[in-house]
Amino acid sequence: MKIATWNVNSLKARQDHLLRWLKEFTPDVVLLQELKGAEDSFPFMEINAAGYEAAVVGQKTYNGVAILSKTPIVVTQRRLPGEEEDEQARYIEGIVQGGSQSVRVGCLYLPNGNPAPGDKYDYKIRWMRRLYAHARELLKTDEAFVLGGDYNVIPEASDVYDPSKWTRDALFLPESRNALRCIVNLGLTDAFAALHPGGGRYSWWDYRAGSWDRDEGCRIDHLLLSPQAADRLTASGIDKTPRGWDKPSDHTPVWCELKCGVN
DNA sequence: ATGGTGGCGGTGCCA
Repeated sequence: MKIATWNVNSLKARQDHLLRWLKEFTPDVVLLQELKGAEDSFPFMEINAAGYEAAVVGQKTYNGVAILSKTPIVVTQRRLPGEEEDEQARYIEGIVQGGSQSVRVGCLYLPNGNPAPGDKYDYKIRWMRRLYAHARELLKTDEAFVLGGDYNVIPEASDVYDPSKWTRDALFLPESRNALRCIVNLGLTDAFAALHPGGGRYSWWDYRAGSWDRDEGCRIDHLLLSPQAADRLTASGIDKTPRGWDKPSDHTPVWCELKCGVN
């Protein structure tokens, strides 16, 4: 099964791109971020007509996440546990059927955190600690799961075109990178990095200053696999195609393929 | 160059 993550930067503005990409790439499961709309504005009819179920946590103007799946979705979380007063729509989790097995997928939109230092950066770090705690709970189940989304963290210097320009940015500060490393070190596998060492491959390019044309981006969208999911990993990649379309999102899809059979 | 672009919503905020 092909599982992808894509920050669409407004689903209303990107609906045509999404439907075109679903048709051309034929993913089984898609994790969407930055819908920028409430749940009642979600295009359920069009998504269903394209062959996908949808589970949505929406929010007016900001954030918003969704899981699309060709097979039914059993929603297990609509918020990231650990901070009840956090109303931002940044996490949804569910179980989908993949061949003979089921896979749990968590779709996350991790806070950007800029400017740092400040309240927004503190919120980002708290959110990452909550994600760490939740991942640790999920690992106790010994099941196949994927935590995917816009992590808003550049893991390594090789994952950004010019690290010296990012030293004070919340996406590249040591505390952010260390918090991501702690999550990975619980025993998760970065599906893209595991099969494509060396860096220099990006999932986001700034709209400004011709970043896309110069291929000056960074890799901030990740699919982290539990050991049981990593055992089934056969391929992964970054599909740059929709970033080249007219009026694109600033992000492009990152995907992985898990074989359906047993180990 | 203390800039630049895009989405939302109708002004600045957020990324």
